[in-house]
Amino acid sequence: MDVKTLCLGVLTLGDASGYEIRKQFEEGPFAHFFGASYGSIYPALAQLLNDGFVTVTEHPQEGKPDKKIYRLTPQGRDHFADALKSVPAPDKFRSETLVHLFFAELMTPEHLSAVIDAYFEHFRAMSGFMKTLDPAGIPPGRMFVRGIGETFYSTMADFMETNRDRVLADVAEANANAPKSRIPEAAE
Amino acid sequence: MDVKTLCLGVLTLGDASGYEIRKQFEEGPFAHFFGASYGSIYPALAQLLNDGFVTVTEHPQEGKPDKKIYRLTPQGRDHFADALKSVPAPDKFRSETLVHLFFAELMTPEHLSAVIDAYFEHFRAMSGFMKTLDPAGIPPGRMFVRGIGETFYSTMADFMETNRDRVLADVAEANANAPKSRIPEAAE
DNA sequence: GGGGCCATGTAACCCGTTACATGATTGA
DNA sequence: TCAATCATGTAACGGGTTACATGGCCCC
Repeated sequence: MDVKTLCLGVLTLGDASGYEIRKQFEEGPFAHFFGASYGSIYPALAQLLNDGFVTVTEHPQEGKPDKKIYRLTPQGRDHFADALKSVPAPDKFRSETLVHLFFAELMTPEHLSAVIDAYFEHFRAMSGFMKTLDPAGIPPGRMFVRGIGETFYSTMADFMETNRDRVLADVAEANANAPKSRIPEAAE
Repeated sequence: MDVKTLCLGVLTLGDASGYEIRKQFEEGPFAHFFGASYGSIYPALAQLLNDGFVTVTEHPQEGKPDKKIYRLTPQGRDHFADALKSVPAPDKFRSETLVHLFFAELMTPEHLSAVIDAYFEHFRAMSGFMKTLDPAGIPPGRMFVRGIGETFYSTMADFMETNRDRVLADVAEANANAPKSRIPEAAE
């Protein structure tokens, strides 16, 4: 699923400008499971216009470029509905924090604890934020996704909190028992 | 963190060929939080060799290209340890399934349930797989990451299982109450 | 005064994936 | 017989990010 299709999806929720769409990908609900920046959104919108999937209305403004509000056409809506008929591609997850943690024994204790604490703090903040969200008027699909997010963030925060001290101790102990660097001796 | 650095990390666990490294990214532990294919691994290895971070030993084979076993040099190890001193970049997560679910009301009930069931099944399988893993000899950092994975997969599987029927019903009801397509009427 | 937000857009670049090229061996 | 696994590597392509270009307004 590319940015073009996703823009269509965002426009399903209401008319918007490129700037506003980007905010959806940065602060809005999509930020949690998708990303897109200006460099991909503006060209995508231009193409969608060309494809007849959206229309524009220019709202003149002073001191700023004219605001261009995009609106979905019926064809655009159909096209998006068609895209939803596909089998979704597998999730993609990439975490530098987890590679750090995977190699915890190669890190200094200070940095290791800092990384874990930052990870915890991130999840805690996200989990807290989710709880502030008002469920009023949110359709069931969106509420389901929200529930997934809430569960995910709070579970991760809990995990970090309850395991933090133990890992730190275990890593320290492991390093005490097997000091110095050990260049792997592979079976020849 | 790029593929080059990650290869260094994999070689920390023992000597390996490009082919074996890729397997780590496809089936091994890294598959869960990082990805890399031949097209990025082989060039990365060539560069690493050039940088003096690894050495190669060619093992002639019949019928196949010579197997090239890469080994970390002390500089390579240092370079990797240095990389771990950085502040890890935020996690990147991209889920087409969640965008599908977000727009559940635009999907057919059949496809929606199929998508949810496939998602559940994926998490269930992953969670089950994690439980088969032997903890013997695994250092604490890796065990911590494994714990995160186990927790994540089982939590997600549980969530899907317990909420599946309710969402399906809620979405169906929402669509019954607000039938037909509604082109968004934005405030002008 | 300075930083941040509003607002659009382009161009260069980067990193990685996909597909291709080659080919033997093993197991279903 | 056909698919998969082993095994290395390249080239084309693609999609998205970063940085640049422009500039006024508003709040601290």
